[in-house]
This record gives sequence, C-alpha cells and structure tokens, in this order.
Amino acid sequence: MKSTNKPTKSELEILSVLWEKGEATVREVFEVINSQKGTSYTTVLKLMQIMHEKGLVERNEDARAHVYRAKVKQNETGKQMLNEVMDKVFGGSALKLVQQVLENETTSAEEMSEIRKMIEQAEREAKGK
Amino acid sequence: MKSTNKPTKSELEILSVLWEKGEATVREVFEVINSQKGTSYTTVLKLMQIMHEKGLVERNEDARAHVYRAKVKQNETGKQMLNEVMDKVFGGSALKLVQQVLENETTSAEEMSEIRKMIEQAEREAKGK
DNA sequence: ATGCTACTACGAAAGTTTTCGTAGTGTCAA
DNA sequence: TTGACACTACGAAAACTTTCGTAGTAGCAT
Repeated sequence: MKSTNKPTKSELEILSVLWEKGEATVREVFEVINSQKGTSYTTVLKLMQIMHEKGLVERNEDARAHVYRAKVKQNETGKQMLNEVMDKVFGGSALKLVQQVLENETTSAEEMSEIRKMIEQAEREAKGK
Repeated sequence: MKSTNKPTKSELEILSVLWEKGEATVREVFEVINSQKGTSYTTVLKLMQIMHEKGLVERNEDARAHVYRAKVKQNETGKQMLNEVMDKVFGGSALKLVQQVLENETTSAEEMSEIRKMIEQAEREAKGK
C-alpha cells in the first residue's frame, strides 16, 4: 500500500542529477546543484538524507562518502507529473498537451520528425492487436 | 518586471476550475474542489483572495458574491510546467516527454491519430519557411 | 600523536503554503 | 425589525519545505 511518494521541488532537482549520473555522492550532487543555483553542502546533504528516509533514494554506505541512487523511476515520476499537468491544465487531453509541447520553440524539426515516427509506430502496434 | 507568478498546487486546482468554467463564484469553485478532496469554504475563499492579490485571477465585485476569472492563460501556465517537467525529468528532451505521454494507457488511438496529423502539419509549416 | 580535511547526523530557524475559525455585513423573508 | 443566511475579510495556527549551523568522527599527512 505504500503509495508513491511525490518528490518536492528540491528533491526533484536532486533526482534529476541522480537519474543523469546513475549514482553519485552528496558532493557530486552538490557540485551540480550549487552551480545551478547556489546552495550549501549541508542543505543538499540534509535533503538527500530525508529522501533516503522517504525511500526516494537508496544508498551504499560502505565507503565513507555514501553513494546514492534514485529508487524511484524516472518514467514513473514523469508519468505521474504529466498526468497531473494533463488533468489540471489541459483538462485531461493528451492531444492538447502534446500540441503545447510542439508549439514550444525549443522543439526542433528533427525532434518532431522523431516524434512522428514514434507515433506511427505506436499506431501500427495498436492496430496489430 | 513582474514575471509570471507560479501558482502553487492548490492555486492550480482553483485555476483549473476557472479555466473550465470561464468564470465562477467562490461557492461554485468550492463545490468542485470540495467534491474532489474535501475542504472548507473559507479555505477556498482565502486562496482565491490570495490569488487575487497575486494577480493570478481577476474579479468582478459588483454582486455580493464576487465573480472570478483566471487572469493567467492556460497555455502559458501549461508551457511553463511542461518545460519544467521536460528539464527536470526528461533531461530536456521533448521526444522523451511525448513518448511517455503516448505510453500512457489513457491516450486513445483516436487521440494518437490526431496527434500525428498535428505533427505532420507542424512539419509542413516548418519546411515552408 | 596532532592537526587538517571531508564526511555524516541532526536540530532548529526561516520560509512557504494551507487550513480554518471568528468577526462583520448586506439581503431577504416572516 | 428581527433573525437566519450567505457572503467577504483577515489573523493566526498548522503543516510542509528548505536552509544552515554545530557537533562528532574517520582518514591521512606530517
């Protein structure tokens, strides 16, 4: 029954680093976060300890500097967050949501073509069933 | 200078109702929120007052029961939130984000086909330039 | 051994968001 | 005109999140 623990904003920043690196010590995470927004080492440490308690991350304590890994999956978290945005902002419509992504200037033509291929693939699979 | 004020979670729930209804009194918003998660009338009222101060909503005070409207745009808010999810969860990749949406069981075949059409359209437009 | 450095643990303040009670007031029916 | 009711305003507590200082300790160079 342990429902998925939703990460806070700061926790998400940390998870983001862990997803990217696979695993990292507090120091390594701190370097990234600090360069992004400036914070103190113990703040990051404390957050990671809290996340450990909550089960968002796991850690290996063999070495003096513990090595952390995300315990929650990137796509699970993403799915949840997207569902929330879809519900609250786009009235439950995946279409509207994707539309908004595509209207974003940051989405390149190349990416769009990749996305189209993916959709065609998905449609073929759906038909196959 | 006044950058877009980011709504909190509760504020977003209220905006969601306002976007859907176009305009509504506190009572009307309360009915929706209360049925979704149970809360007291004055909590919703207070939140809407705060949102008014922040400029997230506007209101018409002619009638005794003020009539509220969202002042922030649905798609502006959505864009911001999606950018955040894209950065923090999908490493900045629109492709991965859309992929996740499509893998969601709640996305129907019909919606997918709509999405594909939209992408083709977008690609044609991009080529035209 | 001594001191220096990098680390964990943790308490508690500060900051933010949410909740709700109480007070005051206009409207309307009896 | 009185009382019941629906509404706004607002203060302040409660809950949650973020920040950081201080204390303690292991490892290592001198």
